[in-house]
Amino acid sequence: MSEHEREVPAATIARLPRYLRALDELAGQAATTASSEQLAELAGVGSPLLRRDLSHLGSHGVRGVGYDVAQLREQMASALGLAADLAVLIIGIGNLGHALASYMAGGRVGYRVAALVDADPRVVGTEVAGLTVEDERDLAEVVRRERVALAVIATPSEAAQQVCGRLVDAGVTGILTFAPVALRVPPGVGVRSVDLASELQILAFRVHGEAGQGS
Amino acid sequence: MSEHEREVPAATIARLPRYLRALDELAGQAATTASSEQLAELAGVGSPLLRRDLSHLGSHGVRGVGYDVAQLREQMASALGLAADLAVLIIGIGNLGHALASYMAGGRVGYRVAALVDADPRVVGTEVAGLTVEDERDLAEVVRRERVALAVIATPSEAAQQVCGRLVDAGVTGILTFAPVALRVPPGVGVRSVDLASELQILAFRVHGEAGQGS
DNA sequence: TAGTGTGAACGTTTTCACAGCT
DNA sequence: AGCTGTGAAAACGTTCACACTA
Repeated sequence: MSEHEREVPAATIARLPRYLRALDELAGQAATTASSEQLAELAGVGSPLLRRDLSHLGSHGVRGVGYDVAQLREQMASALGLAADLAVLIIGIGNLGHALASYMAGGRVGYRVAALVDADPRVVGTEVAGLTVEDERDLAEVVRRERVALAVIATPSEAAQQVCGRLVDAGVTGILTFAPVALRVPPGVGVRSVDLASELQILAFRVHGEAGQGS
Repeated sequence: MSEHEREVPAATIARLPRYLRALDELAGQAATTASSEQLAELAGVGSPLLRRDLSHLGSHGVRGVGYDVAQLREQMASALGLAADLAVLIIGIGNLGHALASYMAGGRVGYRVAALVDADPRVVGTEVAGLTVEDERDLAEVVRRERVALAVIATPSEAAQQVCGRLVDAGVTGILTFAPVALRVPPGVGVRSVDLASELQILAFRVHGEAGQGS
């Protein structure tokens, strides 16, 4: 019994959500079957890449026909672990955190916004997106109570590393941060970072010295 | 005269903003010089990678000493084209667009939020982050007036492709989208996409089947 | 016929290791 | 003595092209 059942490349995993959305769109159009070409088109990738990605999931399409939309959707959702319906906590309910709470509460699958937390006494106790903002000092307790697996950091940069450490200590294993600092986490904890300023700067690069294509 | 002056790899460009921030942090601590090790630590990358990246910019550190913080910062800012102070337009002033406007108006270098645009008559005319929201039908005019180079799409998904096309037609060459759809753009236009739901799904992946490290 | 699954080629990105400069 | 800059190698990711199959 070898231990390397699934060795799905990180780059592939990062594309699965797009494929999933493409499948949802096709399902909404009452399509029962789809070719790699169609799916790739919707997902914005080349069809060989999509086929390669699906093959990593041990996919079984039908040659000459394509993939069964419903079945593939199921398979992908399970690969992504969406059945779990993970509890997500948002910490830092300022402008951005507030918007994220509303935006995400609007019911995508695979997770649910379970708690909101802030350090500002003026914010604590207010209601946002149907949830009452709790005190940041109770962070560990909230994480335990809601069995929080994923956290979104929308605090000021200065607080991010401190908050991150406390989240990890409390048992959170996935962190999405909007603070523009490199977070230090122990192995076993996933971090993804979204940095608006950086994204614009990267876009700016191509502007000043002529352009090319970009993703 | 060969035309290939700078052939900076895309992966390197994507890291420059992080380096720039690391430099700013060091500058704030009154450091005049920094080693690749220190910079790499702050930026959250390995030091060989940082050195390689800087070498693509034709960097000149001092052996045995390190890099001059102020000079490198200057060099990097100019490589990124931050001097230009590009005009950014945000389209779609809902929850998210509103937050982005406030968040970004707070003065990072390299760009400035020059205009806000929305399709909803109830939003048009309101003031957000010191700017009056303009009518989406005047999009092309606004782009011309403010010489908009970069646009942020925060509209509903359904509107994104349509809006994207109009932005490109109006002359925008860089687009940052929050809508979870693959945008089609002509060559020469850069697109970067930030998708909150996807990020969480990607994080969820490692949760259900044990973990590893992740960036 | 139409479309998957994949070996092999390719290109890119990262790491290693160390020569060379100050 | 210390740290940069970079050749050479390894790892990774993508594309190509086509054998195979329903």
